[in-house]
Amino acid sequence: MRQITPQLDACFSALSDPTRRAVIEHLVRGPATVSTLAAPHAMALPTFMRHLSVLEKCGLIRSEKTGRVRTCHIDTSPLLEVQGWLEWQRILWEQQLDQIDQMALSLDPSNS
Amino acid sequence: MRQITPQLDACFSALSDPTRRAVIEHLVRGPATVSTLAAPHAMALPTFMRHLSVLEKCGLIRSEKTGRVRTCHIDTSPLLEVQGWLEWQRILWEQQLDQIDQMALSLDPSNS
DNA sequence: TCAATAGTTAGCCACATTGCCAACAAACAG
DNA sequence: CTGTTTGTTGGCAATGTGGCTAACTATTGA
Repeated sequence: MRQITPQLDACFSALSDPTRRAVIEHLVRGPATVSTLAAPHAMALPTFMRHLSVLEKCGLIRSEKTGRVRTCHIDTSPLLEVQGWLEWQRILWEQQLDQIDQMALSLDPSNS
Repeated sequence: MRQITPQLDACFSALSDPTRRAVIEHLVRGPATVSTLAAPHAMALPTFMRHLSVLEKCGLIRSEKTGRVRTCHIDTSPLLEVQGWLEWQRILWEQQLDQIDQMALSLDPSNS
């Protein structure tokens, strides 16, 4: 049940930056080139490229270069892992709430 | 539709550390004191306290001190926001897949 | 061939993060 | 009231992060 935590570490860390989340938000709508992705961000290109390499290193995006153009696309499987961790916590949390409810019920004098 | 990104930044960043995720995993099962939370982690107490304060600053946990004991409990609403962002991306991603499918269908000569 | 385009590499700087220890404060327990 | 438990504060060191510029490579269009 335990997840590969370094992967989760890297994904959460990658997603903690608004620039990188914006890249993800762009790429869920379809692939794009580096300069297209970079355009909305007021930032030098090498800086932006580093963000992309962070995303690529943790598996959230992949890219191929054809000619002088590099095209990036999303890989959703790490996102699903992150979702999985969150969902698991939510389930445990709700189980715990249920237990509290049942305990309250069993202690409630108005309960038969 | 745009979320308060600093909140998301802070939550993703907080969750990128395995110690802090372990604290969350502990607290979804119920409240706990600082020393109980710290026990499994081979780390000096001030260091561990800093992890707790990171979690508290971004709203993922809250705590009250009674006597000399501080008890922590989880607040799930920031977790739900994070889940919301991820879910939103997943939906957009699937919409895009559907569009590709439909385009493929409309171009397929075996389609009426 | 030559200039513009699209990335890439290298190196620098400022600041944040994560660990430590030492010293302190406040609340029980006896 | 004295010692132990349970945090808490402050300061230090190492490392990581995110920004920059300058200089470079490789492709493409004219």
